Formats: sequence, C-alpha cells, structure tokens
Amino acid sequence: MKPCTIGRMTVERHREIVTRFAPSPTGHLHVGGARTALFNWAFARKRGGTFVLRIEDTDVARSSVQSTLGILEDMRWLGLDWDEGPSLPSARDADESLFDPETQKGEHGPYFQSERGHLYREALDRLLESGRAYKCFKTAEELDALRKKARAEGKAYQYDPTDALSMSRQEVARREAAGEPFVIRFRMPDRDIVVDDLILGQVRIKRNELEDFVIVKSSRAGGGPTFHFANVVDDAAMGITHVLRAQEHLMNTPKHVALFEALDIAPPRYAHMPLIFNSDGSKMSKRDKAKAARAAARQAGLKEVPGIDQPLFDEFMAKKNDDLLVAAAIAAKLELTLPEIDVFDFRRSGYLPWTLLNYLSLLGWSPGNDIERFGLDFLVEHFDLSRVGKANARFDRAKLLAFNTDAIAELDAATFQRMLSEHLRAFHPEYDQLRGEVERFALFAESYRPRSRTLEEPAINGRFFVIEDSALVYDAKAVRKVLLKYDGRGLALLGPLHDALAAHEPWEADSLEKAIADFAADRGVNLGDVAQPLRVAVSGGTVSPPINHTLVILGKGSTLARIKLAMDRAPAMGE
RNA sequence: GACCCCUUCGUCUAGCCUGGUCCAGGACAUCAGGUUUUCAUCCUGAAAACACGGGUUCGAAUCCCGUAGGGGUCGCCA
Repeated sequence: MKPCTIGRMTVERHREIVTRFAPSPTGHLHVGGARTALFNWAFARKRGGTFVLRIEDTDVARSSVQSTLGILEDMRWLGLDWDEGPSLPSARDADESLFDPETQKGEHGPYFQSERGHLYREALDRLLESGRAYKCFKTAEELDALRKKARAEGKAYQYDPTDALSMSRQEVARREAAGEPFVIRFRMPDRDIVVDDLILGQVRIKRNELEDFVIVKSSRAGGGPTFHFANVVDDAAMGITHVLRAQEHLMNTPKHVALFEALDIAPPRYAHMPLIFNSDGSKMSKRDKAKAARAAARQAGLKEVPGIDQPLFDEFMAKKNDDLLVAAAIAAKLELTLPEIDVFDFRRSGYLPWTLLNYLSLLGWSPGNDIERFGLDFLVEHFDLSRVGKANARFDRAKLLAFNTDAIAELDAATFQRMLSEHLRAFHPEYDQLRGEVERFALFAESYRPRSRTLEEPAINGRFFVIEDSALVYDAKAVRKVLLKYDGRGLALLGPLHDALAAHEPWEADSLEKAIADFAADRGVNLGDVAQPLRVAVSGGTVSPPINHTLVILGKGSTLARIKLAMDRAPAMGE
C-alpha cells in the first residue's frame, strides 16, 4: 500500500492490518453495531493488527457526548479494547464530567470527525483542483421535486450533472458571492466499478447506476462533509486496510472506491457482512421497544404514566412518536422488559458480556465444526473472513438465554457473587443494604447461582428478601393452593411450625433443614408438604431458593414475623 | 420500479470452493419420558431442512441456467 498524504500526516503502516469501528454517537450501541465492532476487533487481533475506534459525529444535530460515552462504556463492558481512539475515563462508572474528548490514544487522531475539518478541507481542495468535484446550486427541494416526478412517471431517478457542469466559472462565482447555498458533488468516473469484496466476491456496478453524489453539504445543512467523504478521508488518513461493515453499505462502496482513486490513494479491502434481523424477520430497531410498550399499555388500559407529559403520552399511543422515554416509563410502570436491542439493554437484562459476544459471533460466522460455545480467545484464534456467511440472520433470544444459562453455570461462586453485586449496584438500588452484609449476601448469591439464567433473575425473584416484612404481598393463587386447599391443611401447619422454629437454634442451613425434615416426619407428611406452606408464608409465593437457605437469608426475626403475617392474612384470601 | 445481495430443520448453522463417505451433522426452540422439597437446572428419546424447475454427470445439497421468495440500496442520515 502506498503512503497516503493528507494534511501533514503521512500514513505508512507496512503490511499491518488496520481495522476500525466507526459508530455515529446518536444513541446506544446497537447489537448489530456490536457485531460489526466484534468482527473488526477479532480480525485485527487475529492478524496482530491495529483496531481503531473513530467517532463519526458529522451530524452535529444528532450527535451527543452522552451517546459517545455510552458507546465507549458499552465497548468497555463487552471487553472490546481499541488500540487507537478516544480514552474512556478510568472510573468504574462512566461519568460524563470525567470524559475528556481531548484525551486519546494513537497517533492518527483526533478520533472525532468533528475535529478533523482541516483534513476534509484539504482533500476537497485537491478534488476541486483536479476537477473531480464541483459545486451544484440545486436545492434539496428542487431535487425532491425531480425525484417525485421521476417516480410518478415510473422512471428511475438519477441526478443530472449537466447544468452544474456547464455553468461558467463566472456564474458560479456570482451565485456563490450572492450567498446562494450550494453543495459540492463528486464527479464519478466514466466507467463501471468493481468491488472485490472479501465475503461476497466481485460485485460489478454499472456506470449508469452511479451518480455524482454530494460530498459537502450546503450551508443550510451545516456545510460539513457527508458520511461518504469524511469516512473515506479518515480511512485513508488512518491507514485503514480492511473495512468490515454491514451489507447495507454495499451500494456505498463504489462511491468510496471512486473517491479513494480520485484522491490517488489505494482503497482498503472491503468485506460486507450479512444483516441481523428480529426473529420475525423485521428490522431490529428502536421502534420495537415502542411497539412492545404500546401494545402492553393498550392491553393494560394505561391512560397515563408517571413522569411523562400527557400530550406526549397520547401522541405515543397514537403512534405519532416512538419516544423511548415514554416506552421506558410504560415498561417501568407495567414492570415489563422491553425487547433488547442495544448492548445496554442486554446488560440490564443480566446477560454476561462474553455470552452476548459469543452468540453474536455466530450470527454470520461459524468456526466450521460443531463448536458453538467459546470465549474471545477462541474467537481471536479462529476468526476468519472466509468463514463469514452471506445470508442474513435472525436474532434468537431463546438461544442467547440458553448460552447465558450455561455461562452462568460455569461461573465459580466468587465470580458470580462479584458480577451479581455489580449488576445489582447498577440497576437495583433496593439491594444496596443486602449487598453490604457480606455473609448474608454471599449466601443470597450462592442460593441463586444454580437457579439463575441471567444476573437479573435473582433481582426479580429475590425481591421478597429486601422488603419490609409488613410490605410482603401474598400471591392469592399460591395462598389458596398451598395454604387453604384441603381444608387449610397447609395453614394449620404454620402455627406449630412457628413455635418449632422459634425454639430452634442455631439459625443455620444444615440444622434448619434437619429441623424441618423432622417436623415433617413427626407428622407423617412429605418434606414438600411442609416446605411449600413455609415458603409461601415467608416469600409470598411458591418460588424461592431451598427453604432452609431462604430462612437463613431472611433471618430468624423476619421468618417468624412472616409466618405470623401469613396466619393472619391467609384465612381472608379464600374465594 | 431499477440495481445489488441472498436462499440447508421453526431459528442459527456444518457440509458446497476440491460432486460419491449426506436417505444431510450440531446447537437453540418444540414434543415425549425421567431426576429434583418449589423454581431454575440436569438426563434420555423423538419429530424436523438441501425453495422450485431444467441442465451437466455414472452420480448433485454440492457445478451451470432459469423461476420464485426474502433482503439491501436508491438522502445535503450514517
């Protein structure tokens, strides 16, 4: 690859592989983006190359620092480290105030496009000088009308450069001086363009399918470089050798290749990956969350939701907007989990980062044998573009969950406890106190470890452990089935059980198990006939860790208090 | 609509390049049993696919052509 000179920068990275992940900071990191990042990362790591992270914030209106931070944090959580790019604050918690865009690693920065204007300007000058770029005064409205007209006539629309190209220098200068807005377009070469894709093979795009596209927006739209232009200039300036991106970019590639050639720089190799869809074949988008929330709200007959202005809510329900804040508020109110779309969603739902990555790697890639469960080290060792498929894939949450179940089963006690604690700290402040009680929390974690498929499940299922005794809510169905059925056989056991337990010491798992078993044996009933009523009495429902562990985590005081509470409330809960 | 990409069990895929060992293998899901004091696990088994049509060949999931279906793109968004 010959050296590239843009600005004062000369990039010469001999035979080294350089890949990049270049998200635009307009929201959270999407799983599709995560897979793109993963493949670029794995490809670079496998070949001993460099992985660059570049923030494409050319769309000033939609980009934000919070999004940038969120994406960096998601990348960090996933364990995808980059060799060059912005630095993440070292704090465990991403704190916006600690984030300094000036801090970065690598020598090809800045890694924010918003700070690379001089490079685009210089490249533009070169194109303007060589006649490969020209000014066009057609407004967006005019072009829109032309597109509509072509469509109405059933014809394919394509930009016609005749007017702009035939305009005299004087005329251009006059209109420019008069302050008329214009865009700058790239003059496509007069020939077909062949993209030699590492996954798809050769793809030929005919000259008449290609049009002179905009590389610099008009002053009305901020006057900055378009994605195509900034992307190419940066890939050149950063010495990117391989561009791995989603197939939706395939039709952009001829433009990019032509741009590289016009700048007299060898283009990188391209590899277009298949897309990821929902299990029903629809596009995985933020709208899914809005859709799910709307459906749930409708079913629950929700007419308003705390924290959201009524007009906004009404519009949301009328499908006038897909505001995620409204969706989140509905989800919180109805206690439902919205479909996970972003990396952060999966994190909040309690998936392990390497499990998500493992699953994601299988969407479009396969190691070629029957091995499916593996970690990043395996991926780095075996990843290869030749084994990336061409067909789109559907995201199957059930399979991800199965992977996560196994991954959690493989964690040792200490690791699970640490990860659970971290998860609860981030998403469930109601567990703060329990987390602080070392021994009790260790037992809590150890009780849930073998029965959790995600880090979120202990938080949901164990909630009865962290509420006031008096706040315990009894599930009517459970009370009827376990305590009241058969003439209150279960309920009748609670009194003597209370007394037996009140007299029991010490309050620890083994002796409690024995005590409960003895209690059952004395009455000639099965262990389950005692355990279930006791479980309902102390937890409010039929599901909890083994009963002896449940009692130890709860403590003697709460156990006895709750048994009394059950004896008190259950009789009134019949039909 | 035009251009481009794709097509193996419900889903993700192995096999395809280098035709026979494939009446197609694995995983998840499903169904049926079993273990377990609840739950979550776990164990055993079953059902389940080469989109269709033509061609090449002794022989095609594998090569070629066509058809159908799916997807992507067609922005001063990235």
